Amino acid sequence: MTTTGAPAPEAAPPACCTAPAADGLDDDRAATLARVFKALGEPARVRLLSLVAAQEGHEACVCDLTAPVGLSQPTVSHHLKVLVEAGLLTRRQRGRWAYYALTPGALDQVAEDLRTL
Amino acid sequence: MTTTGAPAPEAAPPACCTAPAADGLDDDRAATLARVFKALGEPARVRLLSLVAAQEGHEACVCDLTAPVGLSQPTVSHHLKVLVEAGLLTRRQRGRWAYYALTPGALDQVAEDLRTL
DNA sequence: GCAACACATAGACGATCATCGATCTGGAGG
DNA sequence: CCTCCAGATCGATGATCGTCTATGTGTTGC
Repeated sequence: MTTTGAPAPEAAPPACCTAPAADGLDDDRAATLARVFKALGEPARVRLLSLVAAQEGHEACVCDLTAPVGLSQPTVSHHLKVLVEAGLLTRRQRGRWAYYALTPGALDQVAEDLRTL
Repeated sequence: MTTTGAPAPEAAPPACCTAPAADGLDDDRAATLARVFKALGEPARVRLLSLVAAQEGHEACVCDLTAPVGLSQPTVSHHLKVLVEAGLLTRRQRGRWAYYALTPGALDQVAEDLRTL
C-alpha cells in the first residue's frame, strides 16, 4: 500500500483488502513479450502475417504481399523486416525473389505465453 | 505480381512460384487485433496484466500495482486505462479503492486469435 | 464541512513510429 | 558487361506514444 503526500509518522492509513501481490512476470520477460506484441500492434503487419499464414506451406513471396496491404513497396519491406526481427517470420532469398514464412511455433509460443501470463 | 519502372507492353516478366495469395484477415479484423496487440506492446502494461493475473481471483487493487512497475501513479493509471479500453481488464470502484480484474476469457481469446491468424 | 486519501485527467515534452520518394544493392537475362 | 528487376535502406515528415508534474474529482474519516 503506498501513500502519497507527506508520509504519516503515525499509523498508516487503512490498507485495501487485497492480499499481498504475487510477483507477476519479471522485467526481462515482460520486455520480451512486449517486443513481440509491439510488432503485432500495427494493422499492416497483422495483415501481412495473416497473408503469409494463409499461403500454402505458410510461406509467401513478397510480390504477393504488397498489393493486398495497399502500402508502398518500401513500407511493406520495412514491416516485413520488423516481423523478422520479432522472430515471427523468416526470410529466404531464391534468386531474385524473397520468400517469407511463419517461424514454426512462434505464434503458438506467444499464444501460450499470453494464456499463462 | 507487380512490376516497377516502365510497364512492359510485351509479355510480363516471369512470375514467382507462389500460388495465388489467399485473402488473410480483412482490414477491420486486422485493425481490431492490432489494437489489442498494441495495448500489450509496452512492458509496463504486460507487467501490470501479469500482476493482476497473479493475484487471487485475478483481481488487484491499484495500490498493489504501482510500486512493482516503478512508474509514477499517473503513468500507471494511464496504462491501466489503456488495458481497460483494449478489453483486457475491467475496473471496479469500491469506496476509495479501485480494483482491476482480468476480463474473463479475454486473454484466451487473444491467444486463440494468434494461433488462428 | 473539512482534510486527507486514492486515483483520474490535462498538458507538455522528448522519443518512437509509419509512411513516402529517392536511391542503393544484389540477382538474372541477354 | 550491361540492363532490368526485386527488394532493401536512407532520410524526411507528420503522427503517436510514454513519461512526468500539476491538478481535478470522488470517497472516507473525523
